[in-house]
Amino acid sequence: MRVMADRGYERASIKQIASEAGVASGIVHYHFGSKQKILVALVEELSERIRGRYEGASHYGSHREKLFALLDAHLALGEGSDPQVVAAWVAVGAEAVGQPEVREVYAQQVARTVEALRTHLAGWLVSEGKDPARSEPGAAALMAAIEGAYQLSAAAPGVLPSGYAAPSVRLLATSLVDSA
Amino acid sequence: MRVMADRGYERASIKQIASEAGVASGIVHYHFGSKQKILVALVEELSERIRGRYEGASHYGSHREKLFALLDAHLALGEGSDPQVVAAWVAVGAEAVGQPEVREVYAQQVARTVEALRTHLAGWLVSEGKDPARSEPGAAALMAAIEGAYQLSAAAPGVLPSGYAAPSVRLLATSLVDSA
Amino acid sequence: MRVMADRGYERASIKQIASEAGVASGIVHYHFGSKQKILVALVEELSERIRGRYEGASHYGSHREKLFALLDAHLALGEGSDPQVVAAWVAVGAEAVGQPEVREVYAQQVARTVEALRTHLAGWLVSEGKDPARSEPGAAALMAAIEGAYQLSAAAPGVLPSGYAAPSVRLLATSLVDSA
Amino acid sequence: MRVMADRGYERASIKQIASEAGVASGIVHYHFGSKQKILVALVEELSERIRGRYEGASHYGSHREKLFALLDAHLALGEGSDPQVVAAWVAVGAEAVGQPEVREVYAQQVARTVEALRTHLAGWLVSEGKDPARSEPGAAALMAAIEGAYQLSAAAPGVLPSGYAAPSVRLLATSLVDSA
DNA sequence: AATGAATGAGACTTCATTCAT
DNA sequence: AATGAATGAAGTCTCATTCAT
Repeated sequence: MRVMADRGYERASIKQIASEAGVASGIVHYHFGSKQKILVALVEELSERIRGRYEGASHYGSHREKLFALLDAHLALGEGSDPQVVAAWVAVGAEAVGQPEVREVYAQQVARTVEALRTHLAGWLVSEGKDPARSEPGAAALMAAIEGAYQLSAAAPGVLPSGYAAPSVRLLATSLVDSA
Repeated sequence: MRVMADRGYERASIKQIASEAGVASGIVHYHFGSKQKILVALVEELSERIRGRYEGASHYGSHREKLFALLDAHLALGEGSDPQVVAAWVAVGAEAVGQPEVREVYAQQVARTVEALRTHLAGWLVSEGKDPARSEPGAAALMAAIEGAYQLSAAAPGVLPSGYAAPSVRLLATSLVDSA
Repeated sequence: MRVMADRGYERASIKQIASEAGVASGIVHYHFGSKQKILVALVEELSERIRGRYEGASHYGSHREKLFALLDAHLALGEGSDPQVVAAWVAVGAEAVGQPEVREVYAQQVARTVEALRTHLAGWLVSEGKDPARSEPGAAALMAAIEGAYQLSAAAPGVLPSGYAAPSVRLLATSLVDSA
Repeated sequence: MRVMADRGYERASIKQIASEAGVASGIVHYHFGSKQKILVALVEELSERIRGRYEGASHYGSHREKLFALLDAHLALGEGSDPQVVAAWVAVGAEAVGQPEVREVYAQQVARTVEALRTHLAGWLVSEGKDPARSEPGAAALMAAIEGAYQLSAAAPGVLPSGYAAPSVRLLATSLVDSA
């Protein structure tokens, strides 16, 4: 993760990964089989971490609170956040474009997140006595905003003020519900 | 653009690019100087195209209409849209993470777009007699949603229904203004 | 033998050999010391097998019958024959070209066979009241025909009809004696 | 050819081949595409050379003389012969066992030679007023003897006296005709 | 006697870049 | 302006061998 976050997938060499891990290069192939499988393992590891952060904070509360916890799990730059996770996730997303094996696991994680967003958004709307119809396009838009925030923080740092991502996307969610 | 959209920056070889253009590989270096400069030229070309689509449709109308025109210029899957532009832009964004020269031009284009988004969002809010304070986080969120929609359409096709991007983001914009 | 027959010496990995034997890779080195020594042991094993087939069938009879038994031990595709022995022997012969240690044991087996061929051919000639002078070039030619039949059956299967080897070489031997 | 004759296919590295040719390693792939294609090109080159030697000496004469010319083209150690051609051909034959692409071109050359052997052997038999029935097994046996002579001269030098191959195989041919 | 993780050299291959023509 | 052969570094991957357990 460290090497791929720093240099991207293609420029991350097996030798660098091995040296970062303090082992010889051969053992990396011994355990992973190929460079691509390292990437797939990384997607799973990152998915796990994000899920871990979310589940650590969301077993209780209203749908609104759960939605915010989910957004924060992805975006908050506060405690527990790691810019290398973000950069690594962006590298994963870039490779998912061209590598079907990566795309599959990447898309799975995205689908899981969209579904969670939709559920909590719908629950929130209903709890406010509103029509949950927009939970679907809303969840799609929030998902895009999350991925885009990752992308921009890694590829255009400084254009958006750091720390803006979480509050901005919270604002989107709140607006979606309030204006329904 | 075609080769980089299909294969990403690193996997796009000069030879493929030359062959796609119907010339020999040597002449590519003669004109561009290095592979990286091809990428920089591509960012400029893509920025130009997006700007072209927007300007072709937005010289008149209210701030609301201009904002929608801007969003559609980026996202609409209708007439004039090109999935290869999207894939190429995603490839550019991925390289911007690790290559300062690319990051610079990429960030410029992002900054220009954010500024346009902010202007039209603020104008719309004011025209509705509302406080333009949220135009800044709102523009940031819309920018993120646009980039994220690109990313998801290229890297997780099928997870979000195709054609969702433009209406979803329009919904965000409308919500932002309505709930202000 | 199975792995080297299938893949040749260089492409046969210790791991494959171990896995075919149902053990872990380390133990192969523990017992053989090096990959080359596996090959040397294989030459000896194969020599043993051929000798075994010959000796199982040749303790009696005329020189003519003994010569035929020897040719059949090498070539007959009938009972007791094994195409993997043939392929393995061809792999051994290929490595003998470049590896002195292998060449030595390979050449020993060849020399033994040539000597047996010469003895029986000479005996046959004498028993027919003919000059044994041609037993030497004749044995050389028969030896070459045997090795060549191995080679062709492994490397150009289908070019010569299967089952041709033994009768063809018998024909050679008979011609050599008849025309003397 | 020189490198593969000396070290065999697997141990012949692209770098050695390039260095023997006085060029950098990259250009070898530029022209051949892969290591295997070098081998295929080598088979064709060797076939050409053998055919060249035969055709240079065989446009006239009786079937007997043509058969001898063909055998000499393969086996004679005299003028025009090259031990490296022999060693290279043995390396080719070894790889033909496991590589279908090589096997194909190798088998073609073998089939061509067998056919030529059969034709001349049959012609000779007929010209002597004899039954050409044995031309088929005879040609097979002569082909095997030729391949085997190559194999033995490369892998067990010294076991058969050098210079024996051609006379021995001529003796076989003569015996086949005389005893018919 | 046996395991299997670990090493590190070396293989093939790709490719940006150069340059004579 | 254009070609394409040539270079050489760097990459992924394989594998014989070693060794702690």
